[in-house]
Amino acid sequence: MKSAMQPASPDNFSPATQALLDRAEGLCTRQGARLTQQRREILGLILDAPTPVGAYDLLEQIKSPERKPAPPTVYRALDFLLEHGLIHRIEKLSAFVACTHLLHNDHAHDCAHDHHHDDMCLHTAQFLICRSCKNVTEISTPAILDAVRATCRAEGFVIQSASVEIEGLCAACAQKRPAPAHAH
Amino acid sequence: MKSAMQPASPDNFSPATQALLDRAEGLCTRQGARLTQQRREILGLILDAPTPVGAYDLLEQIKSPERKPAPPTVYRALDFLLEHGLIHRIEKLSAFVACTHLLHNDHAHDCAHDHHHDDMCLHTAQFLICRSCKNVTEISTPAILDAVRATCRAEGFVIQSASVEIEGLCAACAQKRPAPAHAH
DNA sequence: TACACTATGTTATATTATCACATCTAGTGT
DNA sequence: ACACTAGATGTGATAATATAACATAGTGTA
Ligand SMILES: [Zn+2]
Ligand SMILES: [Zn+2]
Ligand SMILES: [Zn+2]
Ligand SMILES: [Zn+2]
Repeated sequence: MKSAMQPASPDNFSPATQALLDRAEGLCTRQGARLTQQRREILGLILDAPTPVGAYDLLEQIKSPERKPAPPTVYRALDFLLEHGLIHRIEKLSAFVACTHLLHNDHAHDCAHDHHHDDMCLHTAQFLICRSCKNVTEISTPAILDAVRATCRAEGFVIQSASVEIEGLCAACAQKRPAPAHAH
Repeated sequence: MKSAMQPASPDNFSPATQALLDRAEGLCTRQGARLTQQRREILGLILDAPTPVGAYDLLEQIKSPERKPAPPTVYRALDFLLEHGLIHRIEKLSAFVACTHLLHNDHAHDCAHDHHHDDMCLHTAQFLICRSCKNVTEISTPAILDAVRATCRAEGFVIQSASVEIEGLCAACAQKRPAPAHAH
């Protein structure tokens, strides 16, 4: 137990982020897993980032005068968070985002099923990736997932995970630039 | 000019593969692009591979006593082939497959539309990735694409590319290994 | 030929991710 | 308290994937 003292690392997250982290911790304990300080910090950084974060970005951010962690530290935390459905990896960006599902909604239970977040829900997600502002939005369209499931059923393919990554311009950016000129 | 002589590199592709390469060449010239010997060889290797191929695998394969190409050689060829819709990159595998669409079908025109392979068709694909036998199948399910388009329209998101990667067990492998006991 | 353009070669480096092994820590049972 | 165990972290090296920057060679055209 860590009384009222702050841990060694800063961990200066906003109350809102802290609330999300607490919620994530609850989900972990319910799964018999531990959201350690290290993992908590990584998840907090991902939550606070406006856009997906790369592993080495995180590595830089958790460095301090006292601690100089190496890549495995970050990757191990990321693996944990991925396995427990707290974050997703955006393949096209080699970067990570928090699962909006788990943290903002009521436990991701628009699954309609009862089974709580089994592998089917865990490893399946869909994203809109804006090439202009770099924002990534996790969407949960039943129609897409249903179409995927139907196709696989028809082929006899057993789904273990599925990801949909859609790149383009978000509504805001599409209005600003009608034609995609390459600006910087 | 090197007349009828075989090029320096072996290029020992089967007649079937050669036919596909010729077809790809036709597609390129129609687009005002050149399927050079180098690009042709890379595409041939990808076509002949039973499963997706990594860039460095290709690099090894095109090495010969005379030629020791470097990574950019391969990556430039891959970029060309990607831009012309002859291959796809499987993000989850960091590997490349030939577009079955373009080479096996009749010019990918089950798009139903008339526009011949514009960016919408070009940069959009769906794959079934078997974790057991490593086979990758490109599927073209209108239902999935339609669901994606509908979602984006609703959000005001302008699609530039979309990819769907589904991992699991193909029908053949799923039979061998009984389904992973769906505990409920 | 001279020119512009595309393609390729070459060297170095950037970026992302994992291995292997040592050490530490938290919980468990005695 | 003690030892034990499993999980978590530290550390150094390295693997795997991808690009930058600049030089050279080929290709088509005026
Ligand atoms: Zn999610
Ligand atoms: Zn945007
Ligand atoms: Zn295709
Ligand atoms: Zn299989």
